[in-house]
Amino acid sequence: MPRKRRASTSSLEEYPSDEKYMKDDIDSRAPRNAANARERARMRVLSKAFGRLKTSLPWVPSDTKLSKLDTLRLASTYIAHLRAVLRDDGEAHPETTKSLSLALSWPFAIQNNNATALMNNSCNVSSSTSSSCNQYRGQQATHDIQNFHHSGHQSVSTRHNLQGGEQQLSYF
DNA sequence: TAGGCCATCTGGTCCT
DNA sequence: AGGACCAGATGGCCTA
Repeated sequence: MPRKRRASTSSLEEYPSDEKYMKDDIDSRAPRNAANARERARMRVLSKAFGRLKTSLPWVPSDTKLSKLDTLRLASTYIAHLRAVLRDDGEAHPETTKSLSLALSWPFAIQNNNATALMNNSCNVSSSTSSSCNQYRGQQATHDIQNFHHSGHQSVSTRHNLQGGEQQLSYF
């Protein structure tokens, strides 16, 4: 839903209400209004791009509310994770190292009600990709986002109400 | 009610 | 010259 926007204080309110001046004002503002429209369209494209980026992130259900900053941070962390996976792919014992890498480098920690565990189910060990598994689980979850600001750094976490109880994923 | 997030407006600068 | 891009300012909406 488009937000209401204040009338520009620098133009409309300062001009006399006479029709001629109004017309002149409208005419003189036409280029500025056109520029505003282009800017709105540009920002809409940007917002859509953020939306698409969010949907490409595993562990982030499509209905999750993420700020643009959070989206960028999660995407950056996810890219780092993928790089680590690719790096480990070429090493001597790919099966064991990959599993270890997934468990250790994955940016999101799953937190049960009382304890924290990294990738504490079959996803991190037996599934071919953590992403597909994560997305599947994400679709089944209801969630909300919490931002925590403390000690000069930030973490973002998403709570999931899964069938077996509430879990939480977060990045730092 | 304060703070975070966002959409919008605006003027300046860069690019084609 | 006109459009794209950018950053600052502003105000509305939402949540803790």
